[in-house]
Amino acid sequence: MLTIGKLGAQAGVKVPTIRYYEQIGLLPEAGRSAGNQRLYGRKALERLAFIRHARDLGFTLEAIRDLLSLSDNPEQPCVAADAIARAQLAEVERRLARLTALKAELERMVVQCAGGKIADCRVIEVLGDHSLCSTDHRHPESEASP
Amino acid sequence: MLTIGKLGAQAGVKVPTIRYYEQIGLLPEAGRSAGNQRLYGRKALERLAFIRHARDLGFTLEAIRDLLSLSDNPEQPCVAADAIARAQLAEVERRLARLTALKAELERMVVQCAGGKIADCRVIEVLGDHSLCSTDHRHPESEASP
DNA sequence: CTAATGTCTCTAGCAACTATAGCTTCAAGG
DNA sequence: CCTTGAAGCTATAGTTGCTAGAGACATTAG
Repeated sequence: MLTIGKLGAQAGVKVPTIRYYEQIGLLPEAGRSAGNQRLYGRKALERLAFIRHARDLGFTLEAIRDLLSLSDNPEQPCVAADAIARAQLAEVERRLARLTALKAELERMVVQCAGGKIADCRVIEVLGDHSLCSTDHRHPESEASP
Repeated sequence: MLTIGKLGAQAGVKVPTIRYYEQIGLLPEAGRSAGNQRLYGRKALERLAFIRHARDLGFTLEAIRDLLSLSDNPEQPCVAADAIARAQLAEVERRLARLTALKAELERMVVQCAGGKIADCRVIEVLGDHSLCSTDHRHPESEASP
């Protein structure tokens, strides 16, 4: 039996994250020791590793919830899982396209910056005027921050 | 003079977002009409367009705050702005690399799904076992959700 | 003049965690 | 056996960048 700390170390997931997953119902409520500490077995480790891996591949927790409920019913057909994966692939491709355009634009900005005064800075200038851009990297409904 | 709605329409930013930017100090407090409605001039429009454009390019609000304070002091040298842009470029490149790996992995998963039962589904299987992966798309601190 | 639209403030919510505070429990060393 | 320090517990609040809702006032078109 693993304590929450060992489980986290083995799966590569932080302790508070595990408790969070339990809270939102992605992990079942863990059994407790005499002193009220959570204890986990092999099944919990597998489930957590599954979640971790899917998160690494960019699946949302909602998608993971669906995938888990699929894998909990192994007799059902596989199309649903396939559809989730395909949707995720499409999303990744969209973001890839967008990031590629952003990269080109940022490179242009950075290269053109001559290192003088702010008043002449291409970075500031380009940010202030979209028409100086070569690609139309506009508003494809949000695709930003880390 | 523009009302907040017109300003938003011209800059391509939603009205609550403008109020939010004011609240967190990215935009100065707007002057008010007799009836307490915000009124904006050309400068506010330019500033908001700047923010919008930088957001489109993936800069965080913190980075934008810095860029704005730089652009408010046009006599200063340009290195700081250049550094922020380069950092953003580096970030975009990191995410691009990661997404490219994810795409390859997802394609492998999807292609191998034979459309049978969940029990044999590659999607589920691969998610449950990272060693089935070809690339090491692991934990480069978070690269997920839309 | 009224009705519709726009704006105001304030609060709460989203994802997916992360951090803090103030406890209790556990494992190891002396 | 006892103490000490790490690890665990709960509960709450914070993060980023908005978005949505409620309920009240302002403005404008017909």
